Formats: sequence, structure tokens, C-alpha cells
Amino acid sequence: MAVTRAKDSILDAAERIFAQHGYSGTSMRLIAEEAGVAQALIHYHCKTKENLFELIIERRSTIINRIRRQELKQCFDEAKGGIPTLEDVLQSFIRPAIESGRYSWGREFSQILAKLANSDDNRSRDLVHKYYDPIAREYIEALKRVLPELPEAEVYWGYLITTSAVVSSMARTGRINRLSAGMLDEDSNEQMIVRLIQFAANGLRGLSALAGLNVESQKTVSPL
Amino acid sequence: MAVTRAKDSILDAAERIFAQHGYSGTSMRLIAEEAGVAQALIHYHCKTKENLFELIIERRSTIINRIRRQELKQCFDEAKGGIPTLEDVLQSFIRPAIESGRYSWGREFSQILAKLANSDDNRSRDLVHKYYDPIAREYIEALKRVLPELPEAEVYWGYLITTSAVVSSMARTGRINRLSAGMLDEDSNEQMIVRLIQFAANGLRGLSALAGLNVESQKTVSPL
DNA sequence: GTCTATAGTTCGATAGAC
DNA sequence: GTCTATCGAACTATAGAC
Repeated sequence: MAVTRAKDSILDAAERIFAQHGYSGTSMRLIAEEAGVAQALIHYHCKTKENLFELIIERRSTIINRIRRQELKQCFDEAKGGIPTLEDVLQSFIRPAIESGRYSWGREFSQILAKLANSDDNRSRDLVHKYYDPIAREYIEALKRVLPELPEAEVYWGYLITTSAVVSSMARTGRINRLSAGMLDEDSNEQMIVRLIQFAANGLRGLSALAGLNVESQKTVSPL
Repeated sequence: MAVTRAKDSILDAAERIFAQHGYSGTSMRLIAEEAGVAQALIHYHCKTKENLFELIIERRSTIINRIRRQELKQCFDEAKGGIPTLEDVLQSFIRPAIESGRYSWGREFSQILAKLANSDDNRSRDLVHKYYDPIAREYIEALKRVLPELPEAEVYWGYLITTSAVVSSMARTGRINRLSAGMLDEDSNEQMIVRLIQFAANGLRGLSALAGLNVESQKTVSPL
């Protein structure tokens, strides 16, 4: 038996429980029960709850972001003239994340990530900074190259809105299946990928119409 | 003294604490301390923790969605030919939500909402269903009217991606301020509103290129 | 309406046998 | 490496005085 057999089953169980209940709502007792091991064994293998959570993030983000880097590099290597299309760059960003849904862990990890990205306590911020800021900087640079006419500030706005859309769509809460009465399938990786790429590509290009628009507009304020 | 003085300070305190620590991470003790009242008083005024959380959602969503309905109606009433622009419809959806940031509670409530929208436990699902599905259906109908050429399924995809982008951008974790080294200000309501409207309008219109695309595509699968 | 006090759970973490 | 047992702290909720 491999020395890490129990550790893996702990990590797998923790991933499911964290996805369902969030960080604070998850107890070490429940993880131990789900993993079929004694509670003390979690501390032996994974130290604290906080460290266990980081191990979960590290395990999956490393895989996804390695594929992203490979495919992003391939975009630029294979592009005629050295500059790929915006769609190709977006695909290398979106596809590896959404396609993790093919695996048993994909849905769970997406839900963990969606909560993580929308939290700003110290623990969440540190994890995003450590495991996702580097890849973000690489994609922002790539976007600047494929959209040379777009002002730099708009590239940042566009990256914020694109990642917000991708991460939150990935969470797959089933809401849009409910609202559409099943007309569309939120769980289809391929269908979601093409919509996200198409939407983001047009959204990003559209931001060029905003060049120089940094002052407060004169729009009427909502009487909130 | 108004009969609801203590209750309001409890709700205000709970809003801050829930925003910072999430539902599970929030304790009634901490809320009582933040509100400056005895813990038992929370149960007297707000019953259980779950009911207190619903009171928070109800209090703000009612305000924001009432304004949205007013402004959406105004779009259609004032439109030449009875059909407003896509941008006007999106503005009526996005502006009231983002502009809540002008108030002391806006930032806190946005963070609560972002976590809520990305959770799919029973409690979260029930609250989204009760307080946000009705307004969602109204906007989906409005989008069908202003984008009559867009296939119905794409309207649902577009609504999913748009709300994902808006809700997650609203969370204002400060990440894009960090990544851009302060080049852009995530906290500027007006700047975020114009970007979200522009991005979503172009994103939604772009989905029309996908008409009839419901089968799995032949794109290479990532070697995840 | 507001308080103190506490019942009854559940939590993260650790000690120590095997 | 894996277990049982348990400590000390935190939690939600309620009882009951004022």
C-alpha cells in the first residue's frame, strides 16, 4: 500500500466537504468521517485545518495552471506573425478550468475556488495571491499583446470582469438550469466553454470604445 | 427611542460580520459584541441565526430590486418604438447594485451576495430563489425583447455570464487594484458601471454568432 | 426590551497506546 | 501510521430576573 493512501483519501474527502460547506462550515470530524479515518490522522498527515485547505488549493491549481501555461505558450508559438487571436488566448485560460469538470473533483474544486475568489479575509487573500496572482499576471501580459490598441487600464478592467464571469459560472449552482426550465445545460463543459470565450472576446474588444473615459460620468444617479 | 433601535443595530452589525466571515464563520456572540447588545437580545428580535441572515438579505435586496424594476419600466416607457437599447436595460440592472457602494452597507452586502450566489447548499439556494429569481425572470424577458434575433437559449447563457460577472466584480476584493499596482480603481462605482455595461452589451450581442451551436464541438480537449 | 447565566453541542487539537 | 479518549474553548439557544 502506498504511504500516501490515507492522505489522499483525506484530501479527497476534504475537497468534497469544503465545496459543500465552505471553509468555516467544514469540521475536521466530518472530513474524518467522510474519509473513513480517525480524526487524529488528519492532523498527523495534514497538520492544521488551515494547512489542509491550502493543500487542496495547491493540488488542483498547480495542475490547471500548468496546462494553461502550456496552451498559452502554444498559442504564441503557433500563431502566424507571433500574435495569436484573442479567442485562442481566452481558450487557453478558460478551457483547462472548465474541463476539470470532466473529473470527479472538478465540480467540487470549482465551488471551492468560486468562494475563495469572492472572499477577502486574510486566509483567502493569501491563497489567491500565492496560487493565482502569477498566472493572472501572465495572462494580463498576453492580453496586452493581442489587444495592443486597448488602453492598459481597460485590459485590467477586462481581466477582472472576465475572471469574475468564468469563476462564478464555473460554480455551477444549477440556477440557470432552473430558470431556463432545462432549456440549457449548465453542466455541459463544451457548451459553457464556447459561450464564455465568445462573450469574453466580444466584451474585451468592446472596452476599446471607452478609451480615455476615466472621469466620473454625468449619468443620473439611481435614487437608491 | 424607536422600538426598532436595537434591532437595527443588530442587523447592521450582523451585515458587517457576515460580510467578513461568511455565514458559518459568523457567531452570534461576535454580532452581539459588535452591536453592543446582549446575545440573548438577538434571539428576541431576530429569532435564529438563519432567520437573522434572511432578514439581512431581505432588507437590501428589496431596496435594490425595487429600483431595478422602476428603472427597467422607465426604459421601456421612454423608448422610441417601445424597445429600449440593450445598454439601457443593462444599466437598470447593474447601476442600482453597484451604486449601493455609495452607502456604508453597500460593500458589505455585495460581499454577502457574492458568497450567496456562489453557494449551493439548501439555505443559499432557497434565499436566491426567494429574493432573486423573480427579478431574474423579469430581466430575461426584457433581454428577449431587446435582442429578438438572439436564440432563447443564448439569452439564458448570456444572463448567467452577465450576472456572474456583475456579482463577482461587485465583491471588490481589491485584487485588481493589487494586480494593476493602483492603475485602476476597483472602488469607483461609476468606472465599474460603465465597464460592466459595455462588456456585457458586447458579450451578449456576440452570442448571436453561436446560433444553433448545441452539439459538442470538435475542439481539442485539454490533456488535464 | 434588555439583561445574566448557563444548558447542551460541537469544535480543533493533542496525548498516548499499539 | 493509525487508533481511542479527552481537553479546553467556542458555539447556538433558552430560562428567568428585572
